Amino acid sequence: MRQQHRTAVLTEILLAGTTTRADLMRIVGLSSASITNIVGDLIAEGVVAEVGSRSSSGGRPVAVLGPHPQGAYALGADVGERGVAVELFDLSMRVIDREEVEGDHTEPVSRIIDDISIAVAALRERHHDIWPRLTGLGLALPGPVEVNADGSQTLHAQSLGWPAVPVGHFAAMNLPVFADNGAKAQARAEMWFGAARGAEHAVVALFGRGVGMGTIIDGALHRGAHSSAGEWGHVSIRPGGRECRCGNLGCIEAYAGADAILEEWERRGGPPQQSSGWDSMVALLDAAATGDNEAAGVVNDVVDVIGAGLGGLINLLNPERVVVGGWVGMLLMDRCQQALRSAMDAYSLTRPASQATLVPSHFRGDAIALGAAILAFEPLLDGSYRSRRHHVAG
Amino acid sequence: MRQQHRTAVLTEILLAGTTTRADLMRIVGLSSASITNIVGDLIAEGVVAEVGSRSSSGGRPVAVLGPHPQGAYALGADVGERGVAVELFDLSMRVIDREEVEGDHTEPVSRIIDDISIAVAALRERHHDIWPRLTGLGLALPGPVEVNADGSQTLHAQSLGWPAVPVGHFAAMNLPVFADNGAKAQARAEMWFGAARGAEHAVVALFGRGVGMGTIIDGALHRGAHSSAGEWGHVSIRPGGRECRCGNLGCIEAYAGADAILEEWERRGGPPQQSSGWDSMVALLDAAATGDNEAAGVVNDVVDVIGAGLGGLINLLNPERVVVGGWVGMLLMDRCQQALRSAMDAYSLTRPASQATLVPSHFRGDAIALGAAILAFEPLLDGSYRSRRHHVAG
DNA sequence: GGACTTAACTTATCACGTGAACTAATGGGT
DNA sequence: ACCCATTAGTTCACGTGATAAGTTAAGTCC
Repeated sequence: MRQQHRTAVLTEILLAGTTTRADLMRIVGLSSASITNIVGDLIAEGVVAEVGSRSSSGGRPVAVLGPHPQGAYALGADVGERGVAVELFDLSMRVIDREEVEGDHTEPVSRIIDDISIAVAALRERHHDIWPRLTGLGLALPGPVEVNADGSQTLHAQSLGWPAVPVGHFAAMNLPVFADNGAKAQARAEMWFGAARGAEHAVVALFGRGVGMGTIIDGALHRGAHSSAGEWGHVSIRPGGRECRCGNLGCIEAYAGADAILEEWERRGGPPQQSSGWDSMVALLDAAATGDNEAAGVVNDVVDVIGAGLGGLINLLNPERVVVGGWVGMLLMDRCQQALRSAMDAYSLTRPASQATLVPSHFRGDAIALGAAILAFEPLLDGSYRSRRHHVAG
Repeated sequence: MRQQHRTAVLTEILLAGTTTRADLMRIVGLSSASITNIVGDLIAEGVVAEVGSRSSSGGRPVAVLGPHPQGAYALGADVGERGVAVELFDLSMRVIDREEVEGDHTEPVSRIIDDISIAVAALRERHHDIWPRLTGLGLALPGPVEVNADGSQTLHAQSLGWPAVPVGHFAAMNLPVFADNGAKAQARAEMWFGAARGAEHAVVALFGRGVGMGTIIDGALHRGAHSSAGEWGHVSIRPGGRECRCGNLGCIEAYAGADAILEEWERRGGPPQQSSGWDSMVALLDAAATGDNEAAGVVNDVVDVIGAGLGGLINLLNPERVVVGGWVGMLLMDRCQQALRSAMDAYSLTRPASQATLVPSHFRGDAIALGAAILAFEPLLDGSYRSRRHHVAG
């Protein structure tokens, strides 16, 4: 019972960055006495600290509370199709250090697992002093992560041609491992510290090489029965249309994925792809903006598909916010936000459309590793990490 | 705090129909002592009763608990496009009486409000003895019911050409009024007593003249930011396709709504529509089954559209169950369940598809009035009805 | 510097869930 | 027929934890 309130208080402190006891009282809905007790516990545990004070128009100054940055650490790993990036975060969610291993998704999974181990080992070498305070390793994986009946997790990245991999195999250095889909990881980051902050109902749509989504429903990330909800990229938007790497026809990803967009441009007479997808995409958008009819046609089609997809989500889910991210998504929001908004509105009912705001991701690059780290911090919230430590110690 | 447990216990008793204290202990997760206390309270309130006993292999017999049918009553109103049906339910969810008023959705809203009042008045006339134990009137309305900032509700049935109507205007006879969309009402009925029972994640898709949906997420009906989530009928499935009564092109309803299906058959050379849509639809399915190429083509197209729609929902939501209802839906599940299943699988990823079962609605007719009545019973669960009564009495 | 304000802590109390002991109700063995 | 084993359900003393009210802390303002 106390657990619930502890979780609520600590969540609010981490979420807000800085708070006061009075604010917690108001937001969590407990009496000042209880807040005092719970905050006292959290300070004793070392995860919360008084980080300053503000005068209060004639009275005792307010003690400002915040997470104690050195109270706990977590690793967040962005396991992408192009390599592994592992970042070390402190409890204030700042990146302390970072280790990258270039790779390729055509490699066997065992190689990727090795890459993670190498990166984690390098970080441990440099930060052995804080290692005992690590809550775990969060993994953002490039495919649906299912929860099995026994509570274990399995990665099913079929579209990459990988076999089903038990997440336990990623376990590195005896750290507790927590895994989730990359899109859900970024959605979690947006929900805690990004553009979806404070929204009870939001959609986080990500456009990169692949197309993914995270849905926030009643303030929590939606998982579905076997936690593979959110495979939006493979929802059919043009039945019988282009073939997708998932094998079906007409998926959103087959129209709004980076490769699909650039291939379509080439097919319509655009230049051959440049060294990086980013450069090509910028070239496409520049060409469209400067009156190139072919380029404009490609971009319009993409905007139309994305508008139809997002419009459908608005009708289905009635979100108050739609966050668009991923590197392609960010470029589109930079250059064509108005067109996207119009397309989205055209494909949805007036009222739910008017209730949703369309915003870009809050993070310049992506926030996948951050989202993975948040996942690894979550055991801290309900005290299960602390009690496990006690158990081990006793 | 007690409220939560009271709610859990009473919900389980109503849901199960009959239970025992031992079962409640197991399911709700409280000690036998607490179950005794809470059940004692509920019996004292008159909403729960010991309805029998079972011998227990050499020991004191188990007392079987169930809802006390006469403990409370509620009205459920199905406000459809063709009239109003108000049903009176007791706490065991049996229909005690029923009153219908034929109508037409081209009538002004005020007329419909009058029809509800007339039906409710007729029922009160016949059941004045139980009137004081009515928890309220649940309204299932033919359009999205939004919750306003002040907690009041407004009906926005734009597609019927109705203006926005405050739900308060439907208030009849000084009864507390609770409103929801018709599709959500039926979804609620399926969730409590129908085909979605026990499912934590389910989709209830309804096909009649219109196409609607209710989504069950984490065991609760999903509402969205302004509670107009679930407008699945107006999700675009064929961008740029047929015009829908909502004004957009290519909506699911424009392909899978009863009128759309029958018009398409006529367009392709089918016979002119018969007296009732039901008869025409049966004729269409019969013709398709007996080798009529035009009819089979129409049916195949409908199955394809519905499969694409449901497949998308499976990818997005990862439900464990998909319930298909509504009169058209029931006919299709009778005649073409296999085809529907195949279409759905074709339009979704293998894993989430294999995790979802496809089942018809549990109710022969529709269960909209039942769902509306459940809505009106809900204040009983958290004790807010009881405390209101006390307040009024004191 | 005393009156006043506001924050945060302490204390007495109360609500509620729990385990353990106890009562209730029945079947079966002798 | 009687009593004990068995299972169901209740009562009770206790512990946890939230709370309101009262207290102490740390300032501002006149």
